[in-house]
Amino acid sequence: MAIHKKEEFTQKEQDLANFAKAMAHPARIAILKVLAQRNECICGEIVDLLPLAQSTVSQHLKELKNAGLVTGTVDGPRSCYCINWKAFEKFNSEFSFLFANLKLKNEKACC
Amino acid sequence: MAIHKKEEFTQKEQDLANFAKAMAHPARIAILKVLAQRNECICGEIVDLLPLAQSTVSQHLKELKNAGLVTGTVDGPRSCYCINWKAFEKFNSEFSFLFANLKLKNEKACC
DNA sequence: TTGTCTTATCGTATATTTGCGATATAAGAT
DNA sequence: ATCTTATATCGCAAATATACGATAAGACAA
Repeated sequence: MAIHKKEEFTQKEQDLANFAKAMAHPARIAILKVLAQRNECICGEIVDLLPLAQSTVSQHLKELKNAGLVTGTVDGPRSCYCINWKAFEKFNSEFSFLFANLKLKNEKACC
Repeated sequence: MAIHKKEEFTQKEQDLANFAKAMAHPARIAILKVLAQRNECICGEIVDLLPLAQSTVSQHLKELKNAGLVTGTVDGPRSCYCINWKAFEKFNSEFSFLFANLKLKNEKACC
């Protein structure tokens, strides 16, 4: 890839793509699921629930954090993560805005 | 990466991740936007609207098709793409199912 | 047939992601 | 101070993704 051209698209397109990228791995989906099911901070535990090494899980958490999908605080020797619902709502609304003008003609499959 | 471990997660997790991966590039978001705005088959045109080479656009379309997000038919010397709304609805419902049990306590941000 | 137009595929270069072990860091316990 | 525990970060290897030019394939026109 000589140059990547991602920056040639609109900011909203890039934002949506970044959000999607953060969700584009089953491990991260699984992590979000765990965080979602218990609506509270989770410190360790996640590593035990996934078939991945601790360093790998930490990396996935970092990506989710960078994407803004989870928040995290350091609490002594432990870290504490939970879902950033605001970000999910923002994504949801942008997503539906993107396709807003077609919900009506939803059934018109042409090919 | 010695081995990828994606297959160690549940099918739903993999499906959601694959859907997200298909949307994880601004070019593909832009393509979907074009397909969505005109609710009909689009043949060429897409290449003209994107800052990418024809072969690159074709590749992105292929990925969207593989992910099931668009359908395509060959129509003589042209190809015809449009959005697969069914797939989007399926994703939407799985996505909201994933987070269903938290909509209530949405505001409980703990960290 | 030959040329033209449109789209797909191939080959290749480079960038990014994924994963792990090893190591660092930071707080609390002994 | 030293040990333990929990988590983050570094460094590396392998896999994937991104992008493009060149080329192939397929339909139609001349």
